[in-house]
Amino acid sequence: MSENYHPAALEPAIQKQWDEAGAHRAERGDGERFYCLSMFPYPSGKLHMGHMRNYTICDVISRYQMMQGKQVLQPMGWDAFGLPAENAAMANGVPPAKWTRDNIAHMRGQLKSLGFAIDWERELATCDPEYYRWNQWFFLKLLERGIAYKKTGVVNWDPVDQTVLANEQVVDGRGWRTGALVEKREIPMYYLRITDYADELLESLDQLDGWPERVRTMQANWIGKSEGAEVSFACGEHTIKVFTTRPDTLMGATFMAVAAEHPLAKEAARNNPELATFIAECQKGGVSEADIATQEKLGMDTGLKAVHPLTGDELPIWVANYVLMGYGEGAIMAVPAHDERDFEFALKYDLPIRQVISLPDGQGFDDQAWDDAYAAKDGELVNSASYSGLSCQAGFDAIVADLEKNAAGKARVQFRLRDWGISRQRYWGCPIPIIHCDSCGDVPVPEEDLPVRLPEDLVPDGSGNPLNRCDDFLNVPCPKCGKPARRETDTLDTFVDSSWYFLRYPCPGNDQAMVDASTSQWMPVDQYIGGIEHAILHLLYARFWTKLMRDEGLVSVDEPFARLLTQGMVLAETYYREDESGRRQWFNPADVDLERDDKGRVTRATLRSDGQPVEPGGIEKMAKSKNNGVDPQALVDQYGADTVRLFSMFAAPPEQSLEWSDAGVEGAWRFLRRLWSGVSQHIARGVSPGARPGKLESEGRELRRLLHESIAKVGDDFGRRYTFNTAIAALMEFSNKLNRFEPVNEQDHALVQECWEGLARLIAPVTPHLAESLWQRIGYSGSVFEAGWPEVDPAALVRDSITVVVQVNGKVRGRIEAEPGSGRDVLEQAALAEENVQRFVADKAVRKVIVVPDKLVNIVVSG
RNA sequence: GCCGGGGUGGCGGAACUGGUAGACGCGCCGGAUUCAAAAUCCGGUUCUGGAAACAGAGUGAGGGUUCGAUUCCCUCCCCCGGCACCA
Repeated sequence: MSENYHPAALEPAIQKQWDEAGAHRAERGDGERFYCLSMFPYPSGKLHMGHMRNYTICDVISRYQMMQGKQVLQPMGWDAFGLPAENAAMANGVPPAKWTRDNIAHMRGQLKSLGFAIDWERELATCDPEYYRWNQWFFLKLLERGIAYKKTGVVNWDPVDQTVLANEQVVDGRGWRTGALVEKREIPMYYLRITDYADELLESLDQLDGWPERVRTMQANWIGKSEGAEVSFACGEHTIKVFTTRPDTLMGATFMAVAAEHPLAKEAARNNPELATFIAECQKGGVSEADIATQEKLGMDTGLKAVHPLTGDELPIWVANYVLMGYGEGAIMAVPAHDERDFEFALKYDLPIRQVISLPDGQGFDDQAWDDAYAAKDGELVNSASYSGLSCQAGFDAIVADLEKNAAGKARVQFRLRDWGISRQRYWGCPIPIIHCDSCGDVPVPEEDLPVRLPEDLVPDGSGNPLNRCDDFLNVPCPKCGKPARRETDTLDTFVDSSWYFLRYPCPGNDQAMVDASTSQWMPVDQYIGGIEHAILHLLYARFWTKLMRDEGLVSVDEPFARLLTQGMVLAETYYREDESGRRQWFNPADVDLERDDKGRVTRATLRSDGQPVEPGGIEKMAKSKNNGVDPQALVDQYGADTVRLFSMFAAPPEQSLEWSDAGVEGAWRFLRRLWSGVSQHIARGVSPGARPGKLESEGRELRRLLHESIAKVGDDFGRRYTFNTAIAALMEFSNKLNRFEPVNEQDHALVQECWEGLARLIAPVTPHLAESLWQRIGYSGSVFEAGWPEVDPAALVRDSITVVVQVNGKVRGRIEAEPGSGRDVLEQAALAEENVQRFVADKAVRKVIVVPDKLVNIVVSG
């Protein structure tokens, strides 16, 4: 083996050894199973730093578990359907299928060069008919069960391109390509009744104690269970139903508001042109919740009146753009005194505000200025006829009881969660297996005709779905009556693809069933790792889909992911220049030179190519738009995979965002080179595999203690805490000490051998190639991963003396050395005797002494 | 707008259960080595004062609880993620 560290030669050689030994096959030996999964990538072209980080975390955990003797399944696949392939097709005329498959081939090669312990025999891509046929098969099952159904939904419509736009394709209310003002349009779509599972999805969050609390909270809020009442208001021969969480405020309702899409609004508009214009106005703009929530609240009186079910009063009915058709009943009773949005609306349109809940003593109700206290449930009912004097809860119950008596309402639970719309008016996705027949209606494709294959040679041009112009795909005889019929051209939401891929990895080749017994053997996933941006949608849909498959008898688990780690984003500095029109041109950090002052502060940034200054634009998520992406491949080519892996694990804990730094990569590289040369020195003195020291001098004892402390610390960080940065810091600290240790006798030499054996094994999950090679260099022929995780020798951890901090009034004034386990009195006496401590205690009265054994003494003095 | 998270030296971060703030790394400063440079090695590095010992200040801002707060509580500011058709 060469004298210097040459990862470019070393890493492929080690990878070859692993491949030949089948080292990464999941089914190996008879250990406990451990399913370690990362969110599969969208094949966008090449690997970016976010992928690199995600898969390194997954690999570190996988390899650590392998060293614990487990059978580890670490699979990889491709979330291969989706919008970017269509955009690429529009840009360069290449069919999405070809673009996608080329990208997969390239990215697979990149992943392999990083040395991940992936079982490649299980690879899958969602654009393969062998995969998506099961989407279609299961969709038809759901249709039979009534979980899938059809209704209309609202989409973004580009009137120029005559096409449906994704939310991200709507920029400032306009289509991204045409610049046309976007409209809302209602179209028929398939939905899944996720709301039927809302209660279970909420309840079982409690069991997910391996999930970050914040993700569970976000999901709970998203599902948004609220207990309230539905109330019916008569309006002529119609009834308007509303849902309210505050029936206790019913006596304060002063008007009604309905969504622009509400049937009553449409009816009222028929002979009211002004209202029709207003409703049309409400159709402008995008459909995203953020757009709707931030737009100005607008409304118009319909002229219709609703009858208050308890008082008989007439309330005006308004159309308001802040009422959502998709939530509750698409109509609300407005109680401006106790709801902030209603208050704002009432103030704007001069509608009455009637306080019905009392405020804390001394606070008056100001009907010109909102205060959050108005929405509280702490007061009692006032101005509420016979209900006055009741608490909010009692008022709630009494009013609901009276509504039930009058058949004008009842208690009801409402979820914020809406049913999942799964139809997409897109080409590059899984075809929905339905045939439209003029005589038979919507007919499911018979199971034996699955999969409905997506033609792979089409090129979208931005004006709608090209499947609509593809006769070979469209024309098909009706399966029921045989007459000419037409295929559904909508495809499935790509969230469907990603909702069950982890169930397929255990049985990738099975062409008889969606999943089989091996899926049950591996499920649930022991550790799932992916970006925090998926905290709600993907994770909720995957949980839902798992429950659907459970109820179909296909899997036995209730929840798919036992433990979840949400990694932060990868960021980098941005640099730009502004031209005269104020437009910014962005420069890649790799092309920028920095000057610093003598404190290391950056004083000037210049572009390398012309030496002229550029402006720092702050630290941002790596993105094409800011040109601040750092290509992992370039770094792997320069430093090797282990260095890049090491730095990406060292720079930040996994849950936090990680700021990329080329200088930091340099530091990781230096560390690995020191390891290499340190081992070279040791080898020069002769190796003795398995040797352990006998009696050591104090320096040796200290080094050995640090070794065993490091084994405990690093094991805890890898296995429990998942703070790889602190594990690596501990390994750096230990290796610094080891490199400085000068062995003077046989015992010392055996100690150094023990240290290198430990270090090679401890660092193996992070830098597997280097570790494997160190292991071989210090005298072993097998794999370091088969050697397993080292054991802590408790005898090595014993200390003769420890440092105890002495504080006076909470400030550190000195340190004393003490035997571990020293009693209060001993520590207190020694503390008071300390020279600097005496200066601060002097003649003052000691009021109290706090002793934390083996740690700290705090002397509280007066004056 | 709503939901969730974050803010610690020049920089990335550490401090795990309320107990030494700044581990480890980067950068910077000084030294060794070198004809010279790179690389490497050694030492220093929160700020202020001081030759030093040491003292004072200090974890986004303000307040509180405590012998003791980066950690717990309240108010505020700023940054980031998600908001159902980006994945």
